[in-house]
Amino acid sequence: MARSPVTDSAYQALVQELEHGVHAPGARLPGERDLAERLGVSRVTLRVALTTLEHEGRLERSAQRGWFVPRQVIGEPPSTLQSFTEMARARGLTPTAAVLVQQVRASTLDEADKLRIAPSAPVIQLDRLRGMDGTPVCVDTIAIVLDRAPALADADLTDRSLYDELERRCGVAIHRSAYSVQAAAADERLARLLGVPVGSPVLVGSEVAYTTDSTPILIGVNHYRGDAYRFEADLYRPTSSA
Amino acid sequence: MARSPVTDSAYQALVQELEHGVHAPGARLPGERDLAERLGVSRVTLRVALTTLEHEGRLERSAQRGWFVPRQVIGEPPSTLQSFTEMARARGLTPTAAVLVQQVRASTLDEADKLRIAPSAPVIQLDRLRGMDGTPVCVDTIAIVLDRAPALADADLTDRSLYDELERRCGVAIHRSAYSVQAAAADERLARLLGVPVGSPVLVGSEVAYTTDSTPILIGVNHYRGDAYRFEADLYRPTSSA
DNA sequence: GCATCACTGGACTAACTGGTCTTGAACTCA
DNA sequence: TGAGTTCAAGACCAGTTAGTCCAGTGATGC
Repeated sequence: MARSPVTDSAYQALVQELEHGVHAPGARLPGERDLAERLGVSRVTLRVALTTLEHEGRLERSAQRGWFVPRQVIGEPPSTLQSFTEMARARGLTPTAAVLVQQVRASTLDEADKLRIAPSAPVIQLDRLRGMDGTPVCVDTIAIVLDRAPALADADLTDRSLYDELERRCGVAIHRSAYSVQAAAADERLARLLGVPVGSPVLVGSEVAYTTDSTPILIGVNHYRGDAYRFEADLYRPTSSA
Repeated sequence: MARSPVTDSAYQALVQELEHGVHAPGARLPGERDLAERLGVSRVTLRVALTTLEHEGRLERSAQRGWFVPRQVIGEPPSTLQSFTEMARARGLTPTAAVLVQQVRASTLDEADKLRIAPSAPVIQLDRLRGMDGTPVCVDTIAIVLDRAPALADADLTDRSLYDELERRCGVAIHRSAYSVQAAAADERLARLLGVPVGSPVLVGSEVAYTTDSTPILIGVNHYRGDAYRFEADLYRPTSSA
């Protein structure tokens, strides 16, 4: 991969050292100046070789600190809020979304409370059947505060990511979601939509999503096929406190 | 807000912990020297990150005493890792735990992988039936790395909090847990233990728990009655910087 | 009430790091 | 010959580190 002969020899020498375990995983390499001298090349040349190794994932750079040998056990997946669409794409599947209901209606007392709006203030009701690669996986029931996302009232949300559209059309970015999940049995309607027997286990996720400034923007309930979805999160234990 | 990469990573790590409620409001953070070591940065760098957080009002400094989390937090309680015992007590119920199985055995390949130990290295297998106020609620199946908690091999864990005993007897504090939940149907054994019909929905939680230094210490699978448990978490959406 | 002592953040230094840029020597090739 | 490329050498910069020393805090024991 290295271009010129000198660069290549430096590259090869480094590969040698790495493969022979001269540098332990996680360890810092000697400074560029030392390395360059030891390999008999200039720093510029050395850096080309190092950069190549970085692109190959065999080294990691950290500015003002040094070059590090990657640990073979890489970090744990952070607990992040992933939209259905992102989740599907991360798995290499095609997300779909069929709109079942999309209308503006008055909010219920409970919704108004959670969304911090006036009771019966208008919300967009959005029910969708979500699928991956054509297989129905989830039924979403969402209520969005109309005032905070007016452009969504009559947008076509078929096969689209709600989070994306929220950001693109309304400039609203979701930052945090209070999520709770529960196991339940599929009722008749749900069973029909998801294509499972009545009484099958489903994972019911309830969410209240907030923007960066902690304004609640939507509440949603997701009914996932029990065998098609797993909810993942990192939980931190508080330090012993009062 | 932090400019340089290392400072920024320290800053982000601290924000993570704060948002996840690792440090309770009003609580003192670990000393700068400890924190710096845990985050893998120097004290000077750490202090830059801490100062940024102070300017943002997310931390308060007190010279010669330490760093404190401001009390005025208004938002919803963050999602924290709560042991079954803590959860029950928070609800004013009495937690119970009947030991079904407690033995040392060789780890499976999968377990060894997740726990970062040698395959067939010894683990403590611990199965318990958890209840609240006498009602069975959950069946726990846990594998603990024997080497990291030897005192637990023959401890009596009836009606006791595993997390507490881990800390008290082994000096091992759980700091983070990678949790995943899904819905399933109760098989015959589970149904009998939980006192529900076969096929009832159960919430299956799988956990890998880590200590402060990111060493995995145990993996556990919890089977909750679907109608008796709800899993709650706050999810954060990664800042759309990258 | 007092002295002690471990620990805390505060402040500062010297050395080192990679990032960037400039200059010039050595070489290749039309 | 002359243009273009490769590489070496060096200087400078801002970020980072390890270390030292200090003064204030708070718990302990007398």
